[in-house]
Amino acid sequence: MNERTKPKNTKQPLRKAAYHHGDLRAGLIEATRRLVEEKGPDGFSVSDACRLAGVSTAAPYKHFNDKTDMLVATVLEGMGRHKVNMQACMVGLPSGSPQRIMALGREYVRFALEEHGIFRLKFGGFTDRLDDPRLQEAGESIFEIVLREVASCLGEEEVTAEVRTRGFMLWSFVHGLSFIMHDKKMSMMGGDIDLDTFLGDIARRVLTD
Amino acid sequence: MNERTKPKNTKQPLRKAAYHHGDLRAGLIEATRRLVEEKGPDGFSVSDACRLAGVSTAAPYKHFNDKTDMLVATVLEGMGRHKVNMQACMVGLPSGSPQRIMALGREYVRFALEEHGIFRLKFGGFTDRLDDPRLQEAGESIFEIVLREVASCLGEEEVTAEVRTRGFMLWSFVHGLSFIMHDKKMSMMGGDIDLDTFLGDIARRVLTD
DNA sequence: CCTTTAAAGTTAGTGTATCTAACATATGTT
DNA sequence: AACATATGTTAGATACACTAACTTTAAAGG
Repeated sequence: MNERTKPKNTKQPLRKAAYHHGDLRAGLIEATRRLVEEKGPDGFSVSDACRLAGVSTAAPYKHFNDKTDMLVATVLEGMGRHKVNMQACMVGLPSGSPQRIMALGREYVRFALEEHGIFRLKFGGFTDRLDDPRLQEAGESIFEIVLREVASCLGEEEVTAEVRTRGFMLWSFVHGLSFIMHDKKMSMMGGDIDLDTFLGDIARRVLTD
Repeated sequence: MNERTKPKNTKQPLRKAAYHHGDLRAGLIEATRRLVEEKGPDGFSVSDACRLAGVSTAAPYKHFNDKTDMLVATVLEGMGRHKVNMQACMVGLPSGSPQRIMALGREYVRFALEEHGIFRLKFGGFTDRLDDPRLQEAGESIFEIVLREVASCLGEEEVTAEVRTRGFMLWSFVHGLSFIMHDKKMSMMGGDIDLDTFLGDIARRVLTD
């Protein structure tokens, strides 16, 4: 089993009890992550995060401008892990092989399902701040991992226009699949089809021709 | 141009001023729709809807259980129009032709972009109530429109397992595309590719073999 | 090592949101 | 006309986001 970056759900109290917390910023991000996962992006409150981190409700504002800023920071942390996982899931697989593409797809879906709170937070959790350059950069940086693999799989040296198109197709598909799967609508398919078969089918259709 | 169901943005005040509103339930749904479109699902407040509808902040609770119930009702109204549009967008196109599939895809994306508030509300606007049978039924009923066309396009009489798989692929793809396009990430493709070409390419890849 | 300064907490308070309770007014039935 | 019910109101309880003013701790310089 590949070692992937997990959010550590270790200790409950989440802090030491001292006037200064040590790293409250990180503590609040972790609290936010947990709560968003538990109650969803709606239903999250700064107050809850404070209770979980064991600080007063005014404390966050020394580290974040407002609630949305806190959510953005939490999304960025999640995307960081997501990126690491996307890279890690391919190690050992022969370069230029479709298996690497499939591994990426599997990992994308896994993250979307397993950390669905963060996933939803990223895509539609807040309406303002969508233009935050840190978010855009994080997204593109992950997409580039896919593009490199697609290029390599198509036998291209660089990321050509064709590579971008195919990569975009794959991303759209896997992204949509992630959303739909979570709403249990996989049952619409009859339920007898397995994810790997499905991903393989898609990779073949998009990468050939 | 096909007559499609539009949300009517006619008069500003949205009501007459009388103790009894006439149809406050519909009025609140319309107000909610507008506000969700304007400020996003986050950023929507019942109070705002009341102000827009011109009633007191307690009035909604005679028609809806709570805020989420109001949002669900608004989503259902939107999905109703979405369904009508999906059916309307195919009229005149030869039955069993891929053009009908493409029309469906175009219409799906159009709705997702043009009524992006409702779209996002449906997919991740609220964490509880995801199991509301009305939502599930509305979703399936729209998916069945797609399935019928896919069957017809593949020359099948009924909705076979194969038809479900292909339909599911198409839906995943178009759904993901809708999300990604809104975040302007279409620019990732170089920007020179047009939606119709893209949809056609996808339809071909998914429906052949 | 002591003093000063800035960082990172606190409590208290404001304004607004959701939702409930008690009350008021219209509507429709007999 | 009288009554019941549907549909609105005002007033208030509780919770949340955020700010201001104060306090404690850590860090830096002489």
